[in-house]
Order: sequence, then structure tokens, then C-alpha cells
Amino acid sequence: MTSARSRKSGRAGDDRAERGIPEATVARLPVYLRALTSLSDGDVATASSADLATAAGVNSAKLRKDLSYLGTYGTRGVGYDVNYLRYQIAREIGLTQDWSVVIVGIGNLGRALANYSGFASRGFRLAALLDSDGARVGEVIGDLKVSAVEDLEAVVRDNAVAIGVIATPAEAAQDVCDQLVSAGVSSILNFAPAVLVVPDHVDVRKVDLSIELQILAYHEQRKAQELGALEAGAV
Amino acid sequence: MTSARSRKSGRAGDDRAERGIPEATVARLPVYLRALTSLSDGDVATASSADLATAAGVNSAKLRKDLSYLGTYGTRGVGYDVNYLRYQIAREIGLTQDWSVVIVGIGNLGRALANYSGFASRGFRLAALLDSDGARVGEVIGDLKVSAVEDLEAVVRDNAVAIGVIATPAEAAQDVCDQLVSAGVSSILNFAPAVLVVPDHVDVRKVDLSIELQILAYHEQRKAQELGALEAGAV
DNA sequence: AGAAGTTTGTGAACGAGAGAACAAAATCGT
DNA sequence: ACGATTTTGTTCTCTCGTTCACAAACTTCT
Ligand SMILES: NC(=O)c1ccc[n+]([C@@H]2O[C@H](COP(=O)([O-])OP(=O)(O)OC[C@H]3O[C@@H](n4cnc5c(N)ncnc54)[C@H](O)[C@@H]3O)[C@@H](O)[C@H]2O)c1
Ligand SMILES: NC(=O)c1ccc[n+]([C@@H]2O[C@H](COP(=O)([O-])OP(=O)(O)OC[C@H]3O[C@@H](n4cnc5c(N)ncnc54)[C@H](O)[C@@H]3O)[C@@H](O)[C@H]2O)c1
Repeated sequence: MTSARSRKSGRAGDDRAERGIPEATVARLPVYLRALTSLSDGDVATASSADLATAAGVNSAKLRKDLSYLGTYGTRGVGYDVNYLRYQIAREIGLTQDWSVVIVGIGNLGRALANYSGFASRGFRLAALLDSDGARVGEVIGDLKVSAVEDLEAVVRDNAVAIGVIATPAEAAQDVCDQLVSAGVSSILNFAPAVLVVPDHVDVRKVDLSIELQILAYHEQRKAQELGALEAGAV
Repeated sequence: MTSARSRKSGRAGDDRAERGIPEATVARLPVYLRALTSLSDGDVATASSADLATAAGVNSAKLRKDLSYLGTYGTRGVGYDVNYLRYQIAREIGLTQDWSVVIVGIGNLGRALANYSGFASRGFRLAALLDSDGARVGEVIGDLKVSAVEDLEAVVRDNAVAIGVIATPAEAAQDVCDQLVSAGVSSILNFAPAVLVVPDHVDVRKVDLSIELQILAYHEQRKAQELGALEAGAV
């Protein structure tokens, strides 16, 4: 997994963006991208790290350090050229090319995802919607028809699909995941509350509503306790 | 914000779970809880840290350390009592009480969320569905009727709502957020692609599909580049 | 009872990330 | 031309999180 990661620069004289941006930074780049797009829409040509940091909701030092991993795209005393930086980040993330995506499990959530316009807006193209329920196959959502899950392998092959979205019940998730992986998908976004086991070369990210709510509940409870302790102390 | 955090134990002799579990641990507790529930359903009475770690998809040492923040609930040479540990985690997170939740923005996504059964299963009770679109008000989803967003304050007050879910377009998110906060909500789960500004005492967590896809795309691109470099090197 | 085998809880080493602080590099005003 | 001002890029320090490794504590077998 880490075979080629810690190698110091491949070719001589190529220190720029030395293959390997910290994970925490990668997770923030899309946020910066969004902030830049919003500034660009407002006809702002140049922005300082402080401006950008405010728009992105982060510390300005952190933002500058993040951007420094990509290269030196700013100008001291001036700031960053909004459109130029936007393009550089997009290129670094890989948004200058299109990505084909399949959604498996077209229930409540899958249908919402299929209808989501923000999907296509950033170079993510829906190649197919797949479901195992015969009653759902053939239904039209947006501009796509729901296909049978049996077509998965053909769809992935024909559309060079790299990213699979799982929106099935938890029980089916691992099975669907295995099918995706064996068809050649190497990135998976999982909405089902299940732990997925995948080979090393496959990336999995999960979105879990229930976990988010529980984290909020924990802090909410703590706030209440703190208040209680405060009142008790005041007596 | 950190006023009472670094104080050493409140009462004498009360070192157990000394108010303040690391954030990374808090985020994993719900995963452990899910693993325990699944084991309990399979009539497993006792599980070792290795068993649990496998079920939760984490390192066993990490799991043990996480659990040690709650107290010493395991037995050396044996493992953990599944149901006992399950209760302890649930209590620590605050799931032994019910939490009232409102969803604002009943479009594609909000409707899917409202239909989501996994919501209620863990002590999260939907108090209301709110939308600003008059055409949507009155529509029935699940066992709730969509209310006008003008009712927000009354709903929050009458149901002691602590958690608000935002599923409106990005443009409306900050405005809705402000309304929620001023009505008394102190935890917010945001699905809109917008940076929310809130007072210190309010917690915000975001779920952002677009960001997740972009992170996957970055790694996907890197994998492809690595492969390319490998082939070039082999020539 | 005592030896052998398990498994927890935690100290210590290591690594990653956040933020403060500042020198270097650019612009602007005179 | 040159000092004052702005703002980046980076170094340094500190905090937080992960993982290893092992003594302590428990069970089981003889
Ligand atoms: N609805 C939500 O708001 C929400 C929120 C968070 C998480 N989730 C999770 O997302 C998942 C989907 O939720 P939902 O509400 O859409 O459920 P759903 O029951 O409405 O839809 C599930 C769909 O998956 C299909 N399916 C089942 N097995 C399949 C298989 N092996 N291959 C292909 N398709 C299969 C079903 O036919 C159905 O259409 C669940 O795991 C749920 O826990 C949903
Ligand atoms: N649909 C998805 O799968 C998906 C996925 C990821 C993120 N999102 C995000 O979630 C949000 C909702 O997406 P959607 O597809 O459901 O959009 P949508 O347009 O279908 O629904 C938005 C709803 O919000 C309501 N609304 C607008 N302004 C409001 C206000 N001020 N107060 C109360 N209600 C208001 C609208 O009437 C509408 O019903 C968007 O920000 C979107 O970017 C959606």
C-alpha cells in the first residue's frame, strides 16, 4: 500500500508537488475550489489567503500551507489569481477529466442522488442506475433508465466506470461492493451503514447519517451536563 | 469554549471517564455500537477486542484505547460482555434519551431523509418537516405532514428540538441556520454545500457528497499516474 | 495449587496536523 | 530610488491520534 509513497521525487529537478499531498489537505481542496468558484462568479479576480480562508471557513495559515503543497501559485503582496488557482486545484484533484459513476440501489436515497444536479456540475457523469428489484428496473429518473444489477459488469466495462456509489440496504452492501470491485471499480462511496472489506488498491469512503447524528448527540449531552454542573456549582 | 474542559476531575474520587473523550474516539463509538448490536443479534454474549475490531474495521489496540476512555468494562483473559458494553457506549453517547430533530428543506434529499427508517431506530425522533415552498406544505411523508418554515420557532420550542438538519439549496442554508440557532437549536447537520457561520456554542457537522466524490477522484487519478510512471519506468 | 495460555489496559514511541511567527518577495507612495 | 506596507511560503513548536509492546489480571488445564 505504501510501496511507492515515500519515494523522494521521481525525476531530477521535479520537486514541484512531490507526489503525495497530506490527506487532510486533500479533503479541504474541494472546499477551496467551491470558495474560488463563488468568488469567480462574483467577478473577483484576486483574493488573499485571508479572503479565501474566510470564504472556506478555515485558518489562513492552514490554507496557505495547503496551497503550498500544490506549488507556489500566489504572489507576495498581492494574493492569488482566482481563476488560475481554481484551475490548478481542479487539475490537482483530477477534475479536468470526467469521471463515470454508477449508483447501485435506487430506493429513497438512490433516487435523490440520481436527481441531484450538483453531480454532473463537477465532471461526474452518471453512467447507470442499478437495482436488483425487477419492479424498479425500467423506471426513468432524470434522463436515465434504471437497469438490472446483472448489467453491472457490462456497464462498468463499457463506460470505464471508476467510482461506484452504494445506496442499498446494509445487508446487501458487501455483496454489491464485491461485484463492483470485481468489475473493476476502484473507488467506492458507501451510504449503507456497513463496514466494507476491500482489497488494498480500492478506496472506500463512507457517508453515515446515523453516525453524524450520534456525534452531535454526544456533544449535545455534554453541553447539557456542563450546564448542570455549572448550576450545581453555583448553589 | 474550553473553559471547563481542562479541569482535573470535578468531585474527589471521580476519575472515571473524566469528562472529555477525544474527538476521534467519539466518531468511532457509533461504529462500535453498531458492531455490538450486530453481534448481540447473532446471540454472541462475549467478544474480545480483536473480534470487535474486526467487526468495526479498526485496529484492536485503537479499539481498546477508545474503550478505556469510557471506563474499564472488559475482563482480562475473557473480553467484553456484549450487551453490557453496548449499554455503556449508548449511555456515553447520550442515546439512552430521545432526541428531537427537525428537517428543513423537503426536496429530493429531505424527502429521502424523512422516509429513512434508521432515523427513529436510534432514539432520534422527527419532530417536524419544514419547507418554504407553499406547494409542498401539507404534503404527507411517512407519518408527518410538511409544515411551513414559519412554524420553526414554535416547533423547536414545543418539542425541545436540539438537532436541526438542513437540506435546502446552498443559498438558503445560512439563513435557515440562523433561524434554527435563534430558535434554540444547538446542533446542526448540514447537507447543503455551504460554509455555515455559527456562534461558539453551536456544533455543526456537514455531509457533502460532492467533496467525497472529489476526494475519491484525487486518489483515483493518483493511482492512474502511479501506474503510468511504473510503465514508463519499465520501458 | 501452579503452570500455561488469553486478553485487557496503558506507557511510550512515533507520525500527522494545526497554528504562530517571521523572513522573503512583491506592490505602492513619495 | 527607496522606505513603508502587504502578503506569501515556510520553519518551528505544540497538540492530537495511531500503533507497538508488555505487565497485570483473568481463565483453563493438569
Ligand atoms: N434514505 C435515507 O435518507 C438514508 C440516509 C442515510 C443512510 N441511508 C442508507 O442508505 C441505504 C439506502 O436507503 P434507502 O432509504 O434508499 O433504502 P430503500 O430500501 O428505499 O432502497 C434500497 C434499494 O436497494 C435495492 N437493493 C437491495 N438489494 C440490492 C442488491 N443486492 N443490488 C442492487 N440493489 C439492491 C432495493 O431494491 C431498493 O431499491 C440504506 O443502507 C440506508 O441505511 C439512507
Ligand atoms: N439530492 C441529493 O442527493 C443531494 C446530495 C448531496 C447534497 N445535496 C444538497 O442538499 C440540498 C437539497 O438538495 P435537494 O436535491 O433536495 O434540493 P431540492 O431543490 O430538491 O430541495 C430543496 C428544498 O428546500 C426548500 N427550500 C428552499 N429554500 C428554503 C428555505 N429558505 N427554507 C426552507 N426550505 C427551503 C425548497 O422548497 C425545496 O423543497 C442542496 O443543497 C443540495 O446541494 C443534495
